[in-house]
Amino acid sequence: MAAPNDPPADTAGSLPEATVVRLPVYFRGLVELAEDGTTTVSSQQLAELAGVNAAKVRKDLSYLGSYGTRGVGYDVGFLMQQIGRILGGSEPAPVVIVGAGNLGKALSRYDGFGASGFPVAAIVDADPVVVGRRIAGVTVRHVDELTKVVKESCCLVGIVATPAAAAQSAVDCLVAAGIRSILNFAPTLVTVPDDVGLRKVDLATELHILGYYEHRRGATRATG
Amino acid sequence: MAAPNDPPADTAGSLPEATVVRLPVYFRGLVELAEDGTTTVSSQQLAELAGVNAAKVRKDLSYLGSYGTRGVGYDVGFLMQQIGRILGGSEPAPVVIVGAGNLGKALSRYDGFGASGFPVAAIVDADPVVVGRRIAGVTVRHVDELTKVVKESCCLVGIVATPAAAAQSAVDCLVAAGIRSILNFAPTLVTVPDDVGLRKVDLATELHILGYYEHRRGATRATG
DNA sequence: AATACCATGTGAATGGCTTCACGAGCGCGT
DNA sequence: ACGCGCTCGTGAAGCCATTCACATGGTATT
Repeated sequence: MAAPNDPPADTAGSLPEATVVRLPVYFRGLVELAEDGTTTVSSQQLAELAGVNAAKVRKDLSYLGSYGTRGVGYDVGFLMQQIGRILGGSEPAPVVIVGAGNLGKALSRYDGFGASGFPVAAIVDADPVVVGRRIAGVTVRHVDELTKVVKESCCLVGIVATPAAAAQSAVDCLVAAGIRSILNFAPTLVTVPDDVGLRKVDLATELHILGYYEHRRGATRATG
Repeated sequence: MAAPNDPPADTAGSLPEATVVRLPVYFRGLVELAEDGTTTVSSQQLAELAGVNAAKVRKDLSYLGSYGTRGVGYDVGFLMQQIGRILGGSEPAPVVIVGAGNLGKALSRYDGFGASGFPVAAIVDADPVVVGRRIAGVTVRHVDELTKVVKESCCLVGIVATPAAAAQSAVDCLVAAGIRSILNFAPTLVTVPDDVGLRKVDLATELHILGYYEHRRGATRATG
């Protein structure tokens, strides 16, 4: 266990995965509070905003350092700043979307990425027919130019929105182009080198999981 | 612990959450195998398709019942059928999308939902300006008509694609309309009654998590 | 029929996360 | 200055999930 006041640079390297996943949620809650002009927040209040319990908030935040004040709570601005820094700083991180099919176009037009600090800076596709078309103000380039495109737009994150069959190839291209953070929307397993971050968003899986619980409720109600 | 051959109806009510999340992934792997004409699969093979290890596959499948054959493996078709049934059957489950803004339009046009057995049967929005417009062959209706729309189209799943501020209200409308499975894309916490299933897909959070690991790699490389 | 072989099914051990419960420290009122 | 009340920080306990390791039981072969 790290001492209470270890500098963040030391502790930031070893946050539990479960904590990392919650940090963005806390961050969002803190932004809300800041917009309301709130300057101090207790673990209880933040827990309610994040949908978890207060003990978990305190444990999570304790991994970052002893940033709270006993008897008072946490300073909203300071905590926001600390979490923001841990999550990669406040610099916008341009993203490149691979795949301009239905899902790729869809994601490109979604302005939530930009609002969260991840502007869509480039779109590439393998199909010559769509190359050159403009989507949400961005011209689609050919995937063969990916490395150049990434350099030009300083892309730091890649989003894979291809069909499943093309996903691994898309990931390989992104890695070759120097991208080290990839978000995969394609419904298939892809692999990356150890030094590349990979997360997946699997819409069909989410719906199937809901289907399980719905089905279970029906069965439970019927049988007992 | 349930006996090895308990009928699925009994065991299906108590699958560990972690197992439920992996079932759709196994299912997808089984579909691939079936398309290739493979009739038998070992836990090792299925593990590779799903990106987990073989012990986990066997443990997960053991919760469903003793469906494997020692010395041989699992029957692809039979296992697919069993998991399919547990995940809610093979009947398509129409979904209604609430919110026809950027994200809502984006999701409506994504054909992956339909391909997975969740056709977009209806779209509603609160803004009279977009009501009546057609998106991907579906006419946008007003959210006030949600209950009627849900009945007409036999919607079983609701997708929330509104701005954060409107998300709770959208969820409440869905619940009032009888929807018991909700997938929330809005970047905010929403609550539902106990008998309603809720999952969230939080794109900004995913990107922030990637940001953490990218930031960490940089810091780690620099300091040690 | 008997033996060798193979992959499942599953107790037991391990590890990580969550929750509990309370000591420690801070601000405030007297 | 002092005590009271509030909230953080954190060991300890409990819970869930993962992993290990092997007995079990089935197939194929001789």
